[in-house]
Amino acid sequence: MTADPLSQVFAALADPTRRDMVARLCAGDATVGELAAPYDVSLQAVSKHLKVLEGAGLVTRGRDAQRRPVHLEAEVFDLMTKWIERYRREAEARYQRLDAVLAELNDETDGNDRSEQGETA
Amino acid sequence: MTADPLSQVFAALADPTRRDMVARLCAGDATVGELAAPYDVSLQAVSKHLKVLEGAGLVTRGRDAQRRPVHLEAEVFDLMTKWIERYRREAEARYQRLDAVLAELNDETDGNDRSEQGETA
DNA sequence: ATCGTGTTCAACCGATCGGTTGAACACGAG
DNA sequence: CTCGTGTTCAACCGATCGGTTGAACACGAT
Repeated sequence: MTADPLSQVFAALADPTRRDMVARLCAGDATVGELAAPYDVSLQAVSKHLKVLEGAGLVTRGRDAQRRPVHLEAEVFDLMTKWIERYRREAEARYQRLDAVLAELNDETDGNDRSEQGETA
Repeated sequence: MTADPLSQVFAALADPTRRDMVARLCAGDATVGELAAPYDVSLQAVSKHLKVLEGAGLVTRGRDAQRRPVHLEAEVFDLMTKWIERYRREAEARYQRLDAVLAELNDETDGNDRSEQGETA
């Protein structure tokens, strides 16, 4: 049930409604009712979505009388960004290395290429 | 069936096995068999995972005799990065604005609501 | 033509997902 | 206290997911 954090964040954002909620929470905190307004679904459904976002650490809930204002947490984004950037850069680097290799094949002078790659489980 | 691209990418990466495949594909193209080796699951399961990644545009398949080498596409990462960065920055900006707001504190008028929303399928 | 390897298709299974409805809880207002 | 609003819990439903197995297809080698 408790999936790894990265999976939870990705899964949470895999839903358009949830992504839109995050987008709107950027403008400021909101209550369940306020968040639910635009999406003709039940409040319970929105509450469930929030639980997913909360589980992923993307939002936190406050307390204001009987209201539970929802607050966006920017921190968790970094987790994703780190993962993405790491592999995107590597992939791009490899891609560019390809040009170098091709150029080298053309020149056919000498070989001083060190291709390293990191593998982490 | 055809969800929006962003949802597909996020969903594809929400699975640890699929994320690991992407990580390993950074080192270079691979066949289904090679990819499957570390994960004691059936080749068919890996093939399914690949189909999800392909559907999300994260990988493409080549052709080499009876083999179908898998190639990582770095481009799609940008789609995510853009989305993430946009809202992360906004959220952080808002967070820092909080100090200013607290200092000012009595004239909180709202004015701008920048939230794009599209499909509410 | 036959065999073997690599890959995919198809049907099925249990678990989870996004949604519903109905009842309950929390708490301020009258 | 009672009422009303905001929110959550619980049970249920159809669809999708990640996995399986078994059969089929694609193509090189013999």
